[in-house]
Amino acid sequence: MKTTIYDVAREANVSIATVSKVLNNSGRIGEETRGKVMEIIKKLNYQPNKMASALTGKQTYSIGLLIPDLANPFFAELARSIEDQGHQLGYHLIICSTDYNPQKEQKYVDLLKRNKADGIILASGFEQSNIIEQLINEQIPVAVVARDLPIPIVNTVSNDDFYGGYQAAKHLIDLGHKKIAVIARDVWTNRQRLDGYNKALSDANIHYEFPFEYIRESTIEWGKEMATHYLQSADPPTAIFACNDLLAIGAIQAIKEKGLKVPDDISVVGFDNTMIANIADPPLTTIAQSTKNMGKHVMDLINKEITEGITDKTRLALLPKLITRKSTKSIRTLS
Amino acid sequence: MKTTIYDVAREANVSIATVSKVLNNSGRIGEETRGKVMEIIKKLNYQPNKMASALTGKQTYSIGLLIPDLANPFFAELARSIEDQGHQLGYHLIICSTDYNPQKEQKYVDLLKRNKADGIILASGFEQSNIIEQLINEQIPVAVVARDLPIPIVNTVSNDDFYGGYQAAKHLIDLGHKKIAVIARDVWTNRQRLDGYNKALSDANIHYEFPFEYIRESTIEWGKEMATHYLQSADPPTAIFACNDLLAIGAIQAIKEKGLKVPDDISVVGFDNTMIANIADPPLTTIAQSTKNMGKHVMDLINKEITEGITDKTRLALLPKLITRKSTKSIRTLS
DNA sequence: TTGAAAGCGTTACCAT
DNA sequence: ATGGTAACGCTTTCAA
Repeated sequence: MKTTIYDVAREANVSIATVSKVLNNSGRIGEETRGKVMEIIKKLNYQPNKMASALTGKQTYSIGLLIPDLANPFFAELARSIEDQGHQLGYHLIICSTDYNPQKEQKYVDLLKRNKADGIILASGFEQSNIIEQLINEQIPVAVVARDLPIPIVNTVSNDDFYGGYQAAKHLIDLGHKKIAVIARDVWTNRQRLDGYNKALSDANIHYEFPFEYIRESTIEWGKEMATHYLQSADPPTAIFACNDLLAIGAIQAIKEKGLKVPDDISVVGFDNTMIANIADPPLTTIAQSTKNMGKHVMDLINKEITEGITDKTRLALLPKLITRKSTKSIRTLS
Repeated sequence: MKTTIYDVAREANVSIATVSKVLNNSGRIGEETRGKVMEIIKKLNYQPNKMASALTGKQTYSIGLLIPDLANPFFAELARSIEDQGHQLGYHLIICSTDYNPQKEQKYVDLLKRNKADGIILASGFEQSNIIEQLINEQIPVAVVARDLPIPIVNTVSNDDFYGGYQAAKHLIDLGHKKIAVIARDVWTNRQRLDGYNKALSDANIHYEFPFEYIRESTIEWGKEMATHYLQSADPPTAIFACNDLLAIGAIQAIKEKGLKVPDDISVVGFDNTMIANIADPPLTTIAQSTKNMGKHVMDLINKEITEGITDKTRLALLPKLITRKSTKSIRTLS
């Protein structure tokens, strides 16, 4: 049936210990023996049972990835880059979409514990969830990505959201805008972005009080709704900073429906630089987070913790980059 | 350290056999004992080691999912729906992006074998790859999704691509178009769609010979390039049927750059109805594949094969649906 | 350089 | 109704 280490050993006239050694090239093995064993392995197309080796205390080489939603382009891209770097290092990914639901988070964390994942990468996580402390207590390597944490108790790779918000606002200010509205959902990253935005405004001595309120979900629909709301206000903005590309697209739709043009009448800046930024019409000026780099770094960090044990935590904030496309323009001056 | 079944047994003053039985509620266990054991399990927050139980011949409850690219919205949506149904049934997913690369495919299949995945779902696969036969030989449950196979040797859930192509063409024909170009990459599904398209044309007695050639990749860029090419031809089309949404968006961009308008001058139909169809400007008329249903069905099928053993293969072709948005319009008549 | 045997955490069979 | 124990496939220590 399934070929095991015993089959190989028998066929090669050696003990299973020897086979194990050539498999892991540990211990000292004669060239000749090694050759023979290798040959039989090839011949039998033997695939060592990882369950068994994991049982003896070796790694499982599986990493759990908790993300809010695999169907969200940003997270899909991020997952892809983590996957790639993981495979590079010999790991495979068990991906779980949590929908920002703490119950699901806990359920999946338990699943990953039972399956002895070598580590867990959190790209999701409720604000108040105690998942992280729990994992740390149980000495399970964790890393957080795309979501900065106020507390440096785990390895973290995130975007410098403050700087991202700053850049977005700065770009618009440089174009002459003073009335810049914001669309955002109330999560940690967005609060950082808002801080950056506020800093840029105050640096430029601008005081625009728009009727800001957080939205419930980061979808096109909410972007549209909120933008519509802003446009109807007494003192409407000349620019909108949306905290992700989806929201920005919703805003553009709202503006168009109102009979106005982007960027001629109103400028829009998004965030993330997902594929859809290119698809939007006009193509979206946005703040690019490098999912590639984030994925690579977070995988490297968790791998380090897995192989070298608990070490000092590093906290990496990648600098986002303004990508200027066609949705922003200097403010219309009286002509 | 890690709490095992022994810890639970000791704490509860029973044997590990008993603990095992309450865990799997197999055998006969007294109510009282069961209660006590359960209590200890809770108290110790015991998570059974799945590696160990897999080793004894039980399922691993992991399913491998091979897809071309997790960062592609269509596949990300599909993966998400498979994930959901999988979790429903107690499985978790090991996702591997193959980039349509046969070497990676083989590498990941080996990985999944070593990790004793209960089954493998193929959403990817080279035309000539022998992966499927290989898996069948080794009695590993396989299912294929989003990619019809000419041979009914495995469970398959796919889109009725012929019908999809037919509908797309029919829709355009009904709008009065006769010169309908196609943009497609040369893969099985697209050949089916082309057949459907041809059928619709011949049913309507239309004979439009456009300078068709397959493209290399299904990206916006290729869509744009091919559309540009068509537009420059001597007898340009009045409508374009692109075999996925990305290509359609590329086509729209090309048309706009040429100074023409969609749908006034040229109509465009896409395929997939991914999120981006809604984002396009104008919103894309497209053929919807239900990733939700596909995911659910394929997961159900593989689960059936895993639990009930090899059975008759079923081959499900889901009917795609035309979603009419704003990128198509009846052909301009001389006024 | 090689092999025997203990052990990893479960499950399942057979006793009791 | 409960417990003892072999077996699962591998790694690793210790002897030879």
